[in-house]
Amino acid sequence: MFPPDQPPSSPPAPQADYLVRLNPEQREAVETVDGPLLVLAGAGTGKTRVLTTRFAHILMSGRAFPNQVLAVTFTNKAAKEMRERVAAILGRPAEGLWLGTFHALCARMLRRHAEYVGLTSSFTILDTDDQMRLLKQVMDAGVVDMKRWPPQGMMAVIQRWKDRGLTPARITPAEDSDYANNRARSIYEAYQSRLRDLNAADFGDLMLHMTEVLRTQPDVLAQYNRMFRYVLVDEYQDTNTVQYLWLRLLAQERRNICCVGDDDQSIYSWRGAEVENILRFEKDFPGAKIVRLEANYRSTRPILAAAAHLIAKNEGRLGKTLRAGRNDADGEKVRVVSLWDSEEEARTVGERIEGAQRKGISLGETAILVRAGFQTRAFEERLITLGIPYRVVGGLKFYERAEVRDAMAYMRVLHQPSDDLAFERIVNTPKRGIGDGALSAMHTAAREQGVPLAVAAERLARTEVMRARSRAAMRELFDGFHRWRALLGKDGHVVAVATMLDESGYTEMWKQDKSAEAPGRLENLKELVRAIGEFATLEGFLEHVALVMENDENAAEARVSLMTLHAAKGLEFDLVFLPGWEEGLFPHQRALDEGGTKSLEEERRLAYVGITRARKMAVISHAANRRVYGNWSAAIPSRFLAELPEGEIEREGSGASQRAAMLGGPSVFAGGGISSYKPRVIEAGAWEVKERPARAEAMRVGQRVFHQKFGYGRVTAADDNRLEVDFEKAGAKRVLDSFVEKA
DNA sequence: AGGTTAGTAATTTTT
DNA sequence: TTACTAACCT
Repeated sequence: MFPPDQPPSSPPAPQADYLVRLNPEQREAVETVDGPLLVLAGAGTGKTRVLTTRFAHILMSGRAFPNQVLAVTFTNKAAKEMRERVAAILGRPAEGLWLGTFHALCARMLRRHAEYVGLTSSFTILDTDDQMRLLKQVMDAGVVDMKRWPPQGMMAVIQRWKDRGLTPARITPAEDSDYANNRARSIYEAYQSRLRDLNAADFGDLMLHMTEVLRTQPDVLAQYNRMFRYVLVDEYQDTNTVQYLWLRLLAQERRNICCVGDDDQSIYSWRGAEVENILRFEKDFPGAKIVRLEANYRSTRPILAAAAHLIAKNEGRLGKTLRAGRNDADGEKVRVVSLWDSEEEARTVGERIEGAQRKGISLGETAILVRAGFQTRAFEERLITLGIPYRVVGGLKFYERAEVRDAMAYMRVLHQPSDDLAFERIVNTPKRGIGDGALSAMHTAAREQGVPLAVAAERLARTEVMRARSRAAMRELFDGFHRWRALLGKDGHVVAVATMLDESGYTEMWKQDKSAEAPGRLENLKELVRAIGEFATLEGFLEHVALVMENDENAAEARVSLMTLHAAKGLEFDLVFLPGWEEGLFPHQRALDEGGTKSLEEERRLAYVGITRARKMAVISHAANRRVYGNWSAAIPSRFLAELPEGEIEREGSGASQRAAMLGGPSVFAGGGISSYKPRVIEAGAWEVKERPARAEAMRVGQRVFHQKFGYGRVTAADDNRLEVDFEKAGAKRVLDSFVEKA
């Protein structure tokens, strides 16, 4: 289970040509191998290069075997990239590495020590849907008024506790929450005990349980301490308390821990991340060395200057100054564009994208980064109208789609019949006539007999208790599962799953569905079955999906990327649009209301992250009027606009709003934030008032039409005012005739 | 059991 | 405005 203590004794003398390509500070970060090291890596300073080179260097200098290095990232993407780049330096596939996300590594460890926390090694990892359903069950059983105390709130409390490494037993009265009349802790306790009954762990548990094992089992800890000679950590500023504890335990003996991060890019405090972890590093690891990477190889000088000037307004930074590392760093000033309303903003962005495209900037190197998800819609509509291809990053991911989750639940039941939550999900999908009544009967039986839900259900289905119709359907389902399980051994997991999805009636359900999304869903199911084939076993596939909720997009066509600022961290583009810089939206009202200065500073870091995504050009904009939930509101320019260095930016746009942008911030207005605004007052002359499409004549089949969101299409069916339209870009949709006009 | 309708709430989301 | 949920009807 554990590798030998001794590292390879006489390694071949490495030709360290990989070191030559580093600048002095990077090289120092790579070559300071022993003892604690903090690498403060500003945006675009070659952080990943340092991390991967350091990893390779440790191996090539013979300091450790591949399996004696622990390398931790936050995202699967980062882990994958590191693995590939280490392999590239080594010149061979990097195998047997402890390289992965916090959660994947914890899952791997926890499977070996699950018994210490009351699980078996085959525990299932729950997705967010499962978690919520389980918590609701627990709260329901505890007679909590879920109207007054929404389960989401309770879930947030539980997750924060888990982020802090607090098992129910470790919560002191002082740390208890007053949620649901001081019952938070007991609900948490009940939830954890239900998870244990189900032999399941949620995401937070992977970290929490493994840390608990290390805390309470000295022999296990000693094994890992002996094994891991070096520890590498990416994005250290985003670690939460339990991750910090886990790292400290694993690195405590040899103290060869290298954390790479950037306090200026800490934007996940609301998810439990503690910037303090990085700010405190020297205290935690006395004698730690700190290396700063400040040479930026990504952006032009004005972009860097704007970002640096902005972030300098934050207090309590470790302090870093980005300097342009490129020889060709001169570039255009950062644009700050003032606009009348959000529609003009979308139009302007669209036009500028087209203009830039003509100048040779690829759509694939263009991004629109927004503060909140709903903002993407206005841009989507505009891009559709202009026929510019785009992709929304971070929307519903492949594995989060309902049909994929359903299919996954079928597979989970197939693999492990005791997976109650998965069974509950599919027992009546497609409809088998199982309602609340039948379901609660199953639950009661399962509890009384002490067997999994599926077993109890099958017993019920074979007796007379259940209604005849549902009984027949249930029996068919269980006969199916027996058949498919036999198939699993005989024809392999791909055939078994494909057969299961067909014979259970699941694919048929979507074939019968007449909605516009149904064909896409069937496509997704096909894609899912194809993906299973890439794994040797069904089990392996399930583990992968539980931990890797990512979709490998076929990025063949160059598309404009639309995403939130959070989703953009770690990415870079030639041309970046940063719209919606308005008080209340960015910085967001919620951050202003709830977290005071700390939150405001995090918003500022978000702005910093946004600007530093740009290689050649950044266009920041704000609108004077914005539609919020259907009605228009007046908006004040973001205070961040006033924090940009005048010399490095160029202001454009209409007079009044521009002046306001220069003053910046809410200080000149009483109250601040988005105030109420009368929707119909539109300044004469400036903007043509759009006419409502006349409802005069009915649309006929075959009519070519235009839709604000979906663009151009042709009517394929018409039923009074309901139309079915086959859109050129967006596919078949059902729309009301009042939303389209004749083209 | 299942579909319909009224009411309500609405950042950010690496795993 | 939309999307989701919880009562409500058939």
